[in-house]
Amino acid sequence: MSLNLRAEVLLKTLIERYIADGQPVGSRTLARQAGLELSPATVRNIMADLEELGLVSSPHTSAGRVPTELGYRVFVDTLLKVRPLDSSEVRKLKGELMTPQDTEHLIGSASQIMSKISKLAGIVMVPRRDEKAAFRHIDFIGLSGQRILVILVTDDGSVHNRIISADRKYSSSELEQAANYFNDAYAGISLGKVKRMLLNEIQQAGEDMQRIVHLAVHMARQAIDGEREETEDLVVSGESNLMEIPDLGDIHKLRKLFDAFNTKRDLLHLLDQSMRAGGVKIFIGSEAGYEVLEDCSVVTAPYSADGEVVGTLGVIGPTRMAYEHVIPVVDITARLLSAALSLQGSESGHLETPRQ
Amino acid sequence: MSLNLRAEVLLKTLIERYIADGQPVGSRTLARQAGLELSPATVRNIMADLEELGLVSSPHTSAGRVPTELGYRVFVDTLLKVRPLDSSEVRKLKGELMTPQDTEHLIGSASQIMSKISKLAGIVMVPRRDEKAAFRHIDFIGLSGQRILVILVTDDGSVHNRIISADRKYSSSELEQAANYFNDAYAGISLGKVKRMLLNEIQQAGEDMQRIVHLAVHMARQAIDGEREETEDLVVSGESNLMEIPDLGDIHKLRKLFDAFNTKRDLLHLLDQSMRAGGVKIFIGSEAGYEVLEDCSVVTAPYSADGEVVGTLGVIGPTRMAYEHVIPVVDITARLLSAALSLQGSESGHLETPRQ
DNA sequence: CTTGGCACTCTACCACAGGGAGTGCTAAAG
DNA sequence: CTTTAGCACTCCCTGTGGTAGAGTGCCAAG
Repeated sequence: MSLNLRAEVLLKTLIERYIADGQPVGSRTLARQAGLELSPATVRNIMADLEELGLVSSPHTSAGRVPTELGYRVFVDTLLKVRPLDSSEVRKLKGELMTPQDTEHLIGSASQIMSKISKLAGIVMVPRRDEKAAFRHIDFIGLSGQRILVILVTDDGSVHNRIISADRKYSSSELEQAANYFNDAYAGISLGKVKRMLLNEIQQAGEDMQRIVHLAVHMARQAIDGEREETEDLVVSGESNLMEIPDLGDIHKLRKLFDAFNTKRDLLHLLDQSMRAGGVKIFIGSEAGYEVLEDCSVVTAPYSADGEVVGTLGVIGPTRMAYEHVIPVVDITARLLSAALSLQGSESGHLETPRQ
Repeated sequence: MSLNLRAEVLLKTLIERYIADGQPVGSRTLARQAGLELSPATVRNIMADLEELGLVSSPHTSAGRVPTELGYRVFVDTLLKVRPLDSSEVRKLKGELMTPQDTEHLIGSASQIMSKISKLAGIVMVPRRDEKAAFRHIDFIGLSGQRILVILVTDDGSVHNRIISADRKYSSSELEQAANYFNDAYAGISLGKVKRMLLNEIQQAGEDMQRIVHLAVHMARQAIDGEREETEDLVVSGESNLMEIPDLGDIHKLRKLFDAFNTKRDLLHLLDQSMRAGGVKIFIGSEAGYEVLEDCSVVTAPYSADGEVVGTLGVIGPTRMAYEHVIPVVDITARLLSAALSLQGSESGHLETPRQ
């Protein structure tokens, strides 16, 4: 697919124009707008070529042209110049994300600020550091019956709690001993390693290990195993912004989209994909492979903590979105969030200086 | 406002009919439907009376009549017979709410199950038992710098955590001692009381109390004080159901409603109002006093834990909702949630047998 | 007080025409 | 060979008028 310069310029201005006001663009307008000294007729010829290439299409015979998904694709890949963010917006972002707060609030803020600036929906996957985060502290607290509340604290200051059922009722001193054993034995070791160590310990020692150790090991295992699911989560904000967008007018489709926000599964899967690739990634319309995202684009970027990618965030909006604005917002938010998360870890003095 | 029997029957069937299919109902239909042996002409006369009383109105000269808010009001207050729930639905409710789970999941389930059964939006206020719940356990965990993670466990098994800043860095043994002191001194006392005791302790002892105690008291105070805000929360589910409802067709109004779901403030305030009154309460349209709830009705009921009202839950839908179905759903959900919450407490053996 | 009859009103639907926007094609000009 | 002007054509959008249907209000008779 080789386009000469002229065709590129025209495609670019067509898409910019269409993004700006959502109307099919005609040859007359385009000829005036593009800055090239061309007559509408010439433009029409070129448009016919672009249409043949599948980059634009016309809704009906006598409307102008609108970009196709493919058109958007080459636009964002080769034509688009992202404009740097307003300094006022950068300030807003920094103000929101650089104030110290715990991880949970941090990702909430990131999601909100993206949606506020882009006037679209912001999504942030909660960090997946299960395996990486170091074990810090565990607590067993007896509840009613045989239920035991397990509180697990990892080194990044996040707290996970989970109720498990024991085989019998334990006294609080038993529980305390168990916790002490565990805290002494495993402090500072990554959860992944702890998990493997626990498995070993269970297999090797069998039934004859010391009572308390036995208890501790089993309860901790349940708690750590349970973590995975809870971590698979997603924070969405500004969904309602999407209701104002005429492109997504069909209320039924919109409803399906909102359901997807609640179900989260598909979106998580999508975000997962873009975790591997570094930098901003863009899914346009059906490219994402999910029917609900028809007419939608998703701009994502991975973010990291301590140099390790732990999640992705992004913005969801109509295919006809202001990419040149949304892209830097997502990009910078990812960087700032990475910095904020790394800060949390590094300050505690057991890690190298933060990157980025 | 005295209506004779005939007028009542007509109003009732009119509203039922209107709720069923959303069309203004005319005199002909009404005369046939009502079961009274009346001609359309007579019905028209009566409708004129009802219109004068402000119970019904017609959208235009030659449409049938629709109920006004006032009409709905007398309908739910005096005309409506709630029909008992389907046993299959009761089973579903019980299945969802009677499986043991922690408070957070419980209220999530309650909200979801209400929205699923009513096909509307379910809302549940998180329980406000700050002051009532008994203190169970506290933990101080040092994070980076001078930040300390405080984990607070109350007797109902809920865990609250909060990061506070200390005046200097403390060693983990100092923190442990502080926690031990606190756990020993305050176990089993209600948070409200603990808070008052802490205030006292700070005032009386001044600077000369023991270092560790001083530390513990100050940190705990910050943590407990912070609780209030976090507790002011609301779980909404099934919002997207409302998008399918033609009555709320105006996408702008719908958007405002969704924003209200996210802001939560107004809704919380509304739920707060109905906390006092026992039993199911219904707000119709503008009665609630919030513009966003125009064309909406809210059916609420308070729920309790251990015989004490701790929150409210309910369903939000269009004014034209199937009240006779929604009301029992809300009612029963409130009862079941109360039972489930009380169960949690009572099992732990330090409370009397549960009511209800 | 109830009822049938009747004129009236208003909406929703359809068909239709005219204006506007934009295209594709063709033929002439560069 | 590319660009341009001209022109016929297509399609949407809007406004208009006409009609059928539903339902009302009123009146006079039962």
